[in-house]
Amino acid sequence: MLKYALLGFLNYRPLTGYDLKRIMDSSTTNFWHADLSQIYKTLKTLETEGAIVATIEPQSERPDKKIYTITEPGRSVLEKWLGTPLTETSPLKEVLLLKVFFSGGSNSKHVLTQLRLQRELHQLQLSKYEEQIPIEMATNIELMQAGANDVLLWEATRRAGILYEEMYLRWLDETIERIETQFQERTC
Amino acid sequence: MLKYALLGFLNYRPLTGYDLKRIMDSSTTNFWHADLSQIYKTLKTLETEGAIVATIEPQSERPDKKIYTITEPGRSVLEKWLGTPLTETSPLKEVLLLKVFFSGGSNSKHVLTQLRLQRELHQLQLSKYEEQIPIEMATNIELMQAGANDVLLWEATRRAGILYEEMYLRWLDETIERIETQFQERTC
DNA sequence: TAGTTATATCGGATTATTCATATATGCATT
DNA sequence: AATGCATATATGAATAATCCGATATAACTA
Repeated sequence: MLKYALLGFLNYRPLTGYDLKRIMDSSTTNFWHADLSQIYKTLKTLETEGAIVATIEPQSERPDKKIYTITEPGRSVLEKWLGTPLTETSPLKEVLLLKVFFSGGSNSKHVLTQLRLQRELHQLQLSKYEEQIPIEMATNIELMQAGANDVLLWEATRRAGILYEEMYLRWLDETIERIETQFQERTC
Repeated sequence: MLKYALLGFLNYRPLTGYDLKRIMDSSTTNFWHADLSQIYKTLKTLETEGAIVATIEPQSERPDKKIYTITEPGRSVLEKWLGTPLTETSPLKEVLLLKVFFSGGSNSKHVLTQLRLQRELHQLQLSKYEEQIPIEMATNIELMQAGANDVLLWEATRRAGILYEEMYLRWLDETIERIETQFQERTC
């Protein structure tokens, strides 16, 4: 899947692996993130597949830059992926829910600690969406020379993040309260 | 992470790999799922680590059953994991959002198709939560001999799924509408 | 009688993820 | 002056997850 993300970015302009990491960190991280070494590996695969080509720009002081450009075959790979509808929903992997699920026996008190901590983290995440991201997005708009369509869709993904965090906080509050009242009943 | 899920189930009672798959499919799938071969591989790792032991139950007609039982070291591995709070939120991987993000250029019409299809899928998912899962949960409660604490927490994870699906549907409706109006403005 | 579902386990190949390493600059802090 | 930390750039190794399928057999269904 990462390969399509990389092609998606390279479809706007040529970039290095390092660039891609930075741009992902300021745009798609909240619904798709990747490690640097993973990006480099995927770029190598894409190169051998002929979807991108590398130009080496020698630098005296730093490691040489490898600038990747999307090819015509690469463009059609991307187009094909974009045009193929998903027949399933993206599966979730939520560690917190796993923990909650298995905390019935012994660790009933620990759950509350965990939930309260996650509440803080999600609160933080939500405020990030509201402050930091618009600025980053402005940078990206310039960098990628985005049009009205791009901006609309990018905003839609940001909105998804906000709704997700709000939903999560609501669930946390609800759950914390329920657990607290059950515990009070128990000790009475 | 899967190893903790498996330990979590085996903490209730001894089970085979096949059992584990079925129980996961009727309880944690929506926030943690795994493939059968992955389960078998993880069980093997857990066995070499000494967290579980296998008893082979010969069967004449079928392949022999390998029943796994959690050990004392295994129990403390699980306890330790449950007691260690998460310092981060679980990262999301949402393919649909990736597609939306990169559909600005050419495929602006395809996006709507994709969003409408996902709407159907999530609608289905939501109705599953409301009908099927309570029955499955009742089976699990019996099977795992769950107490009041277990049930409360299991319900909490189910509730998370419902809220998630409702949120997703709201986002889809909102986004579909926004894109539609932008397209109408464009063609006028 | 052919096809599907259920029971039961495992191997191999491919991808993904995390952690560590290399190298060189500049900036801030002690 | 020395130390550490952030920036810039890339790669390797180890572990984890996923996908695809092989192997058995029995029972049910079309």
